[in-house]
Amino acid sequence: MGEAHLDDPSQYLSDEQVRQGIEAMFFAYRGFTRDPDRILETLAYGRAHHRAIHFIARSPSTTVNNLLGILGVTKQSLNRVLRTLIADGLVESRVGESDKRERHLRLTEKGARLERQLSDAQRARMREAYRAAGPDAVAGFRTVLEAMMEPELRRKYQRLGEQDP
Amino acid sequence: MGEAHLDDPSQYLSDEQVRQGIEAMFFAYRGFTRDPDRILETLAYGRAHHRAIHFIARSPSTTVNNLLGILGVTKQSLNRVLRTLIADGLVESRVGESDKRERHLRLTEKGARLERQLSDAQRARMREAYRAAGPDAVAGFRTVLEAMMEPELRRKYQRLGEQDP
DNA sequence: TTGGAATGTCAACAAAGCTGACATATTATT
DNA sequence: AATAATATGTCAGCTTTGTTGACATTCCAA
Repeated sequence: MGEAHLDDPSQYLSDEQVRQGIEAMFFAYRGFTRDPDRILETLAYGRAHHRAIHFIARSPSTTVNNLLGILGVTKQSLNRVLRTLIADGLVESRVGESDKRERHLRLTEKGARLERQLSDAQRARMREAYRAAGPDAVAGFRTVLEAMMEPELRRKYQRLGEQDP
Repeated sequence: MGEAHLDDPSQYLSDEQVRQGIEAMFFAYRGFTRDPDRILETLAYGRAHHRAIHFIARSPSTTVNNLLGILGVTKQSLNRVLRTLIADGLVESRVGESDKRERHLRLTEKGARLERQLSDAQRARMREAYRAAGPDAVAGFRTVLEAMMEPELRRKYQRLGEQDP
């Protein structure tokens, strides 16, 4: 009764279907951040610290400016986070060799340990979701997410994926 | 050269593939909120207002408590948002008929207009992403997102989807 | 009639974003 | 050599949105 849309692929662009996708993003994002949030809470860090740690781990020796472009925040906001991470010995900042204005960031051993802990927790949930959904669903998931990104961020995202395959 | 993983479905659970999915969620969520954020900015509202408006529109006559369960914030935080929305004439709060402790929330005509404006903007991007990705990808997208949700939120999400198909 | 549930509100605080202004190196350009 | 532009850091102040804790009101239900 009135549920033909569930099996009718021609309806997948209907307002109702799109709206359900919007709600799915909202609810899924909560699950996405939950496990690392729990760990961060015990350390007096927040999501902003997690993001910085993640992308420094991902692109070792990245500069502050590059990180700003990926995170999409102001330098003041990022600086506050980096300052605490450096003070706590999780991140190391080195003056650039060719261009001495730049600071190159990398995780210390301690920072790498926390990164692994956060990453393991977040990946565990993701992997379980992937496993439950299967490879075809995962491919579709990635395709739709890429299509949702701003073009500029999509390029950055793709560059990250290429650098260590 | 070292890109076999791209075509090898048995690799879809590898750390690297899962990590790319994590980054895809991060970047896509920015695109997801961008268009409504732009509109809200001009009105001195934020994402919290959008979320309240969205779910009140979705479940007219919902109670404050029900909304709290969906949004996952404290009543104090929600109350601050609702107060401004009520003061600005976007939301109406009615004492419950059977249980007079409850407040039932609904959008006013003005609130419904803003909801449509926000919703249209957000759906436009989603629909374009859906269209570009195709129905199979969209099905996979939804499957993976559902698998990522906390079970309790997944139930709430599914109930929302069923109520007006 | 009393306990607990649903709601509202006050105060205080924190995380994490923002703008604007300014300082300091360093590099690039003219 | 002088000047402009870049990369970074920092200070101050503001906003949004979350948090706790305390307390009052209303009212359902045992």
